[in-house]
Amino acid sequence: MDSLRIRQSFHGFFEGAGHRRVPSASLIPPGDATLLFTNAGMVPFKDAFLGSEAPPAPRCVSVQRCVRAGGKHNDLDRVGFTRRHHTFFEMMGNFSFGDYFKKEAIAFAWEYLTKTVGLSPSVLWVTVFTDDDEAAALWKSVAGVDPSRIVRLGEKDNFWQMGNTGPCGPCSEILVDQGPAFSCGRPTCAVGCDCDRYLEIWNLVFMQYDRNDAGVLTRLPRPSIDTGMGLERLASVLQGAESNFETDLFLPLMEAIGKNTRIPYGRGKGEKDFAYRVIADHVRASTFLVWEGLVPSNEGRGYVLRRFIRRAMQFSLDLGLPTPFLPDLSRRFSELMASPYPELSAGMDRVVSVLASEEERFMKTLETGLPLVQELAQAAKKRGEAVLSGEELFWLYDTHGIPVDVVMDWAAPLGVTLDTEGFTARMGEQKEQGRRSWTGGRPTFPVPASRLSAPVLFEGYERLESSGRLLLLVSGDREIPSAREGEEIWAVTDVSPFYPEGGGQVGDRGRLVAPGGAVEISGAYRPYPGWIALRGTVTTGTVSSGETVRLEVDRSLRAGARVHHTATHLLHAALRKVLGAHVRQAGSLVLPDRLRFDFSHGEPISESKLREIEATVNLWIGEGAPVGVSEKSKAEALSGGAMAFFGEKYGDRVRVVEIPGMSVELCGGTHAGSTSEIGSFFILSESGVAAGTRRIEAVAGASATRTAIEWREELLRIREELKVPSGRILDRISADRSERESLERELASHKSRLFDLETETLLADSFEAGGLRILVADIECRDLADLRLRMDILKGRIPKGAVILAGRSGGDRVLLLGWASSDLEKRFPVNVWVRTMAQTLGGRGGGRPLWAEGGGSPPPSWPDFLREIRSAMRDAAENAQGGS
RNA sequence: GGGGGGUUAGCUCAGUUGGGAGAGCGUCAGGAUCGCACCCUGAAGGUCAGGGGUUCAAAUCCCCUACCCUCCA
Repeated sequence: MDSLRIRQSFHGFFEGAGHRRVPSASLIPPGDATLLFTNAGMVPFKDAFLGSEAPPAPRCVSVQRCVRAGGKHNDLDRVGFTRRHHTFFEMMGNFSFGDYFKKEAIAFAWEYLTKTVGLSPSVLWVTVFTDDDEAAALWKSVAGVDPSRIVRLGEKDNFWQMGNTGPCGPCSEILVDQGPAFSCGRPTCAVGCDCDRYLEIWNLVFMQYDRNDAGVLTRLPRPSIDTGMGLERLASVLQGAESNFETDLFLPLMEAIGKNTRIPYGRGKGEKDFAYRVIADHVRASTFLVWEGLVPSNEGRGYVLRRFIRRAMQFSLDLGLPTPFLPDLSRRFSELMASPYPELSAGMDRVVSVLASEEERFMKTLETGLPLVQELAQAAKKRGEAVLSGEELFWLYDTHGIPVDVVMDWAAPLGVTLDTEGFTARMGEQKEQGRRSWTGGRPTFPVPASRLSAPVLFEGYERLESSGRLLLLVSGDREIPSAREGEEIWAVTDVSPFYPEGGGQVGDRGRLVAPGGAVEISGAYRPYPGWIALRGTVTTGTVSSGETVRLEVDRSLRAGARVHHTATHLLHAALRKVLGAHVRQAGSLVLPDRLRFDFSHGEPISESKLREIEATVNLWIGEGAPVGVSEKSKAEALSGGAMAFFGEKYGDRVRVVEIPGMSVELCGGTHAGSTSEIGSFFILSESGVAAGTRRIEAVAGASATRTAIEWREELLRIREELKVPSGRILDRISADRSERESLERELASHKSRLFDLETETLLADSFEAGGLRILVADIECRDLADLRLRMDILKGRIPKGAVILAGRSGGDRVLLLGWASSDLEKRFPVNVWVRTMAQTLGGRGGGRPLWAEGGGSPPPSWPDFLREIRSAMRDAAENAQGGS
């Protein structure tokens, strides 16, 4: 049975049993900072299991794409070296939200495996949690499993929990006995063994408890079911494959890789097969992640993606794969997935370009690395060591991104070996340091989500003022009954016109007025789905929980946010129109006075394109198109061409913001009623924010007007300063500049003539001592550069001797410059004299024997000062000669 | 969030205990050539990322900020 038919049969089987089929959600979990990627089939249903959100239906079935890497369960290094580990996989699951429970779940699973896909009961085993007699009995009565094939395992294997608190329960796994050939051969090999003989294929979670802060379990009134079966594993069993990689999901990729290498894939037996597996696995993960809008970067999810790509490339070196190879493989993979994921093909141009650019970047990294390694190798051999130290290897990897395996390949021909142990030790330190500095993500809200029995009713689309009941006050890390003037608090009401920060739009500010006091609201947030928490400071009196309060949103700030949000949609549409459909939103910030929009695009945008984009938005504003908001089913919205981005959930009803003929987007934000309300729109800047992502900052509405006024004011001041009519400013500036240039040239030529003349006067002041010509003089001089010009001339006139010039700038500073001819380095080092002079002048100085500089304050009398110095230098010169 | 490295001419980069901002390529002008690439001569082009500090003197040393590369969480 091929993988496509497995997916179909799974969907079909559970649809036939009354389940709603839900499409795979995004790999990037929406609004969940604690989770790097969707790593299990139940992730999109997390809020439904927690009870903070309604499930799409009481019974659901999905085939969810998942990525597992980074975080707690980091299997990245094992992928490719085992038969079963993947970074990307598909999880098939059926779910019950307080509908059916153990009995049905067991019946469904058994029937699907034994009837639908035809596995023989004789190869199946099941495990249950130690004291779950109920499940054990059901396996016997419902499925007819022989009690000797029902194994009880402990908490580690058969108890599941989402987090430290919340829903949890025992689970039960179905295993396939693949036969002795797959066994590790140990006499103890049995169900529960790590090896491949007893392969766990399906995990049924019986969510029947709620665990509270103290760890106490209470029975849930309506227990739920969450199951998960890896598509790759089932495919491998049904196709009689030796590993997940020998299935129709992977073999075409192996073939595509093999076409360009000399070392063929040996179906798990070949010497370099692990490289094939790593590459194929990582291509699958990277393709989907990039397709979902993720871009390689040096932090968070983007970094994990980068590691997939670079790791694949590293293994490609083992196979001698010619680069670039990722684009072709990624395309091949998208063809394989075209049937289950028809939407994939539309984004593949972008995926390929992102992968190609990361591949190119890493090649560049490696190129810069080779000379570094050569240099280190040479230095090591010079020391007679012929070993690259752990510290050096760490530096190469940590600072320059050169993996040790790559260094290893280069090192052999250079005749050096590597201290890999030292490297591993140093790497361990780095990891430890990273862990220590981990602060635990963003601060969590002090009260649990279960504190609220119903979601806060958001009224902010319709009105900016309303009244509601104050349900909850929080100060510091605990809930309080009331708050006094000056206290900083969180307030939660049953109804709220305040828009909570989300979808890029900043939260509203405003006021909360209670019978005996008022709170200045500085922001509104959404700590949990369905919540609106107001952050503020009590400005007068006292407010108490339970009171009825007036809620007033700051109108002008909200108005600013509205026009900037609508302008953002127009900007997005204009970017797609001018630059192309590859433009996808990558981040957005909507503030009352400006907006910032990040999007996927490979290169800087030319000035003329920017003007075109800006003009397009302004044209649309001028058309005064109505902004329509409607609620639709998600399918309806998407088929109507709405732009959807990662970060969306299964939620059945979605809010669609449509500007006819211009833009359709799913959006929860607040918008202008008509594009004409935006007034005008100016792009302030365009810049790069990461490889493949550009950022535009812009202003609209009142902010745009204010910006235009500022520009005009500045222009007026320039006009006034230059005293020219408008339109002549540039002419004037260029005329001024060429005039300045010609004056500078003239000045330079005058100076040089002046210095020539001056030279004669100065030389007349010089004297001869001990065979040296010595000159010490003070001159009027603005800066060091002028002193140097004079010195250059004097140098040409004195074949053997020394010169010290003291430049008087007219102020309270004196500059000193000293020079000695090249044979005097030992005999008459001028830096000593400059230092002495500078010290006498209350400053300091020094330099090299033949060239020195210094500074200080003017002496009380120049003639006295110079006389003393000259006489000291004369003595020194004569003595030095006598001594030599 | 924590480390390491970086930011100097349009581009690629050098700049060694702090002491006169450079090279190659590119651009422009002139020369040479039937012509082109090459070649020869010359010129333009710099807030040494930004800010603060130390110093007589900072591209250089110290601190802060921004951005880029890279590793870890």
